[in-house]
Amino acid sequence: MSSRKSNHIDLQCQFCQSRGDSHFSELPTDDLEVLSSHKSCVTYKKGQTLFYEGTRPMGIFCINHGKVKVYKMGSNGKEQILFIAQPGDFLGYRSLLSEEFYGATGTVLEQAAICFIPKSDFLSILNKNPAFFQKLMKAVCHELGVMEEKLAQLAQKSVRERLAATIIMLKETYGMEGEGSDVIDIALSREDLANIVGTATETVIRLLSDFKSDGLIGLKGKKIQVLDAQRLIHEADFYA
Amino acid sequence: MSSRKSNHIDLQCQFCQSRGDSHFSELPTDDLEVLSSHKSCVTYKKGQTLFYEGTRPMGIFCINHGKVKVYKMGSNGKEQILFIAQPGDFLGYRSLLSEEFYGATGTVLEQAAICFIPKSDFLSILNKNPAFFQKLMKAVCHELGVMEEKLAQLAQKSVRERLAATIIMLKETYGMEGEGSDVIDIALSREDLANIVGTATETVIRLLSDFKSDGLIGLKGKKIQVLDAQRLIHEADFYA
DNA sequence: TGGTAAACATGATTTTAATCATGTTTTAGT
DNA sequence: ACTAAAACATGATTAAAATCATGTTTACCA
Repeated sequence: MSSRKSNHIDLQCQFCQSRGDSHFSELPTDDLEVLSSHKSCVTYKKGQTLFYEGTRPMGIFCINHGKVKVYKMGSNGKEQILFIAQPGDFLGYRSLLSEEFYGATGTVLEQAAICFIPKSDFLSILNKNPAFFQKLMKAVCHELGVMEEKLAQLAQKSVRERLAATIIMLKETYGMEGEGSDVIDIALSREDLANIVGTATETVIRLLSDFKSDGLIGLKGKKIQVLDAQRLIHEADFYA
Repeated sequence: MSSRKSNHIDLQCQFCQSRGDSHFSELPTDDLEVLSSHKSCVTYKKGQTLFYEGTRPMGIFCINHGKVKVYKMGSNGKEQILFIAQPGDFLGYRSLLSEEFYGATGTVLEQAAICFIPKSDFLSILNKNPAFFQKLMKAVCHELGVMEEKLAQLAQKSVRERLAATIIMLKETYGMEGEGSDVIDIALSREDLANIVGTATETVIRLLSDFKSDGLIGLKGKKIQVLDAQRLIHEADFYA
C-alpha cells in the first residue's frame, strides 16, 4: 500500500511451474486461458494475511510460490495451525463450496506469489469439467481423512510423540534431496511448530533440545536436520 | 449368525421415514427404485460393527434407525470417537470417494436398522445426478470445516470446557422436545463420552459430578439432563 | 550500524489430568 | 432370581505439560 512498485505480477496458468502439482493439472487449455485472463496474481511478504477467519470467501487462492499457514485463533490468542499450504495448493475452496465463511485464517510464512481466482470463474470451470469436479471431490474426501487422523493423534499421543511425528511429516514434505539432504527446508519458528503440534512454545524448545542431545536431529540455525529417521519414527510411536 | 430369525428387513427408500433428513431427499423416484431393489437392509444390535478401520469399502451405509459411533482405535487401545451418526446419515462414502480404506470403525450404539448400498449403484447414481453430487460435495466440505473446528477445540480447550461443549452439542442434536425436555436422548456410557471429549473415563465421571453439584446438569440414570444451558455454555468458554 | 523487538533458551513452580487402587451399583445372561 | 461382568464412583498418587520468570541470542529496520 505504501510501495510505489506494484506487487502485481503476470503469471500465465498455461506456463505455471506449480500447475503440475495442482488440481488444475489436467484442465483443458481453453479453461486455463480463461483463468489466466480473469485471475490476479500478487506477491506477498512474510506475515501478510490472505484471508481472515469469519469473512466471506470471494474466490480461491492458488499458490504459485511460497508457503502459507492456515490456522484458527483460540480465545487465549493462541493459533492452532491446521495445515501448511505449498505451491500447487488451493486455498479457500472448501468454504466456497460449503457456502460458509472462512473457518480459518491464511498467513504467508515466506515470500510468496499467489493467484486469486474469482468465485464465478472457479465455479463455472467446476461445472464445465466433471472430471475436475470429481478430482476435487476426491481431494476433499482425502483431506477429511487426514484431518480425522490428526484429531485422533492429538487426542491420544503425548506431546513428545506428536512433535516427533510432525518432524517426520515435515521431512517428507519439505526434505531436500541430495546435498544438504535431510534438512527440512521450511522456516518455521518454534512458536509455529508449537502451534502445529498443539503445545506450548517452551515445550517444543525443550523437546527439540532433547532430540538433539539424543542424536535424533541436528539444528542448523532454525532449520531442522533429521539425523536418525528410524528412531524418530519410533519416538512417534508409529506402527504401534 | 446363530439366530434362526433373519435380521434382514424390507425397507423401501421411497417410503423411508429418514430419507427427508438424508442427502437422498431430492433424488428422482426412478433412482430411489433402483436403490430399493439393489440395497440390502439389516437390523443390528448394540455393539455390532458395520465396518472396520483399514478394510476396503464396498458400498455405503445409510442409517434408517439407530445411532452409530465412528471411531479410531489408538495404539493404547483407546477409542477416539470422531462423530456419531444418526438416521438419515451416510457412512463410508468418504472412503469410497477418496478410494482409500476405511479410516475408522463404525459400531452400533443402540438397536439400529441400516441399509447397505453397493458401491457401483451409489457411484452410478452419483454420476447420473449432478445436483446430488454437488449436494454431497457441499456436505463433505462442511464436514471438513466441522472436523477442523473440533481439532482446534481439542488443542486449545481444557477437558472441562470440552465436556461442557460436548454436552451442549449433544443437547442440540439429541435433546427431546416438550415433556422430558432438556433430557439428552442418547445412551452414551461414561467411557464413550470420554472418548468423544478425548479424556479419561474417571475424569468425565468426576466432571459430571461437579456439573451436577453446580446445578448445571441432572443425571437421570445414565441420561443427562441439561438444567442450566446458559451457564454450561459459559463453562464451555464459547463467545470468548 | 546501533538499537530494539522478537525469537530462543533454561530453570522453577504450578496446574491439569492421567493413572492406580478399590469399592459400589447396574446390567445382562442363564 | 442369581451370578458374573461391566459400568459407575471416589480417593490417592503420579506424571505430563503449562505457566511464570529471567536471561541470551538473533534478526530487523531506521
